[in-house]
Amino acid sequence: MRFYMTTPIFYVNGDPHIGHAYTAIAADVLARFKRLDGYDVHFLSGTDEHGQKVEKAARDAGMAPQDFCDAISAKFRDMEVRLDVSTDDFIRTTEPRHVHGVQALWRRLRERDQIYLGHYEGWYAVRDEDFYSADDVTLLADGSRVAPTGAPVEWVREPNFLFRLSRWQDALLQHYEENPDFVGPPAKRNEMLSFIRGGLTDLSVSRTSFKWGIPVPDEPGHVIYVWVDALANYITALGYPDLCSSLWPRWPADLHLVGKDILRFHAVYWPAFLMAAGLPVPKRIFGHGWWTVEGEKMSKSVGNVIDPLSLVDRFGVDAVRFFLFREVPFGNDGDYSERALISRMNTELANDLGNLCQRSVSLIARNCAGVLPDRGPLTQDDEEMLGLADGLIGSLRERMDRQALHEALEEVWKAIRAANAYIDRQAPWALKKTDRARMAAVLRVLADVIRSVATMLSPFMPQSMARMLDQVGVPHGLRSIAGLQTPLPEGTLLPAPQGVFPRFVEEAA
RNA sequence: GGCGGCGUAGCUCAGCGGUAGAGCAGGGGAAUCAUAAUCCCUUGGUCGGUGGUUCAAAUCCGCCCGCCGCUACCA
Repeated sequence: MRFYMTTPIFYVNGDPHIGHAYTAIAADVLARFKRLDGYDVHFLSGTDEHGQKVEKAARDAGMAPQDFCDAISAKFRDMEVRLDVSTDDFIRTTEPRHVHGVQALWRRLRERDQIYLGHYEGWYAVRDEDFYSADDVTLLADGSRVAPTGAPVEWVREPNFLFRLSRWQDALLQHYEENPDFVGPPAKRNEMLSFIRGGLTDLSVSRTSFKWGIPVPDEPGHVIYVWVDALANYITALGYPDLCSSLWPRWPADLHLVGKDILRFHAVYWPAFLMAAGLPVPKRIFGHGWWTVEGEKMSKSVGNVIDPLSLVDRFGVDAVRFFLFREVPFGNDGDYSERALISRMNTELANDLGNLCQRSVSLIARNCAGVLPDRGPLTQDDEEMLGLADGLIGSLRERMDRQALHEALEEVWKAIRAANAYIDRQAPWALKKTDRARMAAVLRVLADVIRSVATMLSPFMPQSMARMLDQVGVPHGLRSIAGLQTPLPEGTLLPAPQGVFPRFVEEAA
């Protein structure tokens, strides 16, 4: 069972912010879940380093483009490392393997008459690296013109190679029809469909106005348009055009995870490029939402851009990872606020989960000499509690396959709340005076439930859940979904209880 | 302008034809194993408005209002 999934490659015109962290962590949670479930996962991330904006940013920074890219790309890689994002490969579009692959893809498209030489003129925004129709351009009072995105535009006329996107309209519609899960969430799929139905025009795929890009083969002066370059990373990282490479059998990708702003490129242009090249298209593309900060749109000018690393320094990596998917339905936009984050940490991590583990493990330490008790005869209450924990496996699989990360967490939390109710009902602290055998049996049920919960949560919070699994004595070889079928060894000596999620107390100002 | 989504308890949302639900917040109680954590009970909504279909409508249909997304055009 193979699973190939990707993050977008991040554009290196600025430092990483919480939006990048969100995509990367979401992809990581999904990748880790698939690994936990026994899949042979290949998880790709990377940086997108070409284009006029980068060329300009480098010039502004007084650096050579490549040096500039090296510096920013390193920041993205560092961010992923610090966020425990477990990529298997990190591709940069300035790497020879990518440049070579993109040129091969270009040649193939030309050979198949999918690209032709024409010319393009129109309002061009350097910042967006995109052309806009005259209708979309607004004339400002000072005589300058801007795109709907607010980016300044200039009139540009240049010879261009065009991709015959218009030819692929019907094939795309058919593909959407035959693959209802091709794009998620469903609302976004509808938007993509209506965009395609609205008619596709050929797409400009080269530029002559700047140099920082992959040269069009045999056409001096032309550089390959950013999206052909960028999207191709998903196959060049697998060795394209070498279809005998060891990684190539992983194509097509099982999942491209992207932000909603670049969904169209992935859900329309990319499949069209692939079809035109005679290659299979990805199985699924999911577009997630955006974060606002304390109710406001994040922007450099407002100065409210959240640096994920400072968040991690303050709250810890797992609390941040948890918050991002617990707070907001994945696919919707969300709002970050410090209060909400602290509230989730204290209410759900410390009180509900951390305290459940702590109270259970402490009772075992004190009353069972720190040895994991054996199962006793199961009462109906025990059966129901254990059944709820076991049911997590199927229910999370289904939800993770829909990228419903928030629903997955809610399912786990139902089990955690049920476990807190169970321990109160059974009151092992009272049983210790009346029926020590029953007390031990109850504590074993709790340990098993905590084991299930911690296992299922480990893709979300790898470090904390590893510590929690230590607390209930789960051997490393059993830390997987398959491993849950094997009972914990009898007589396991548990380590001294140690809190996993301390309450977060704000420092006095 | 077209297509689509949303509007349900103070907050975030689930329900999508059969007498209004969850979490958080608020109130009361229990317990004291535990990170003053937990558990139980509870206050609270004319389900945006309005017509209609139906024995029965948050739930289906029409219209209106308000947000939002995608897209187009006039100019």
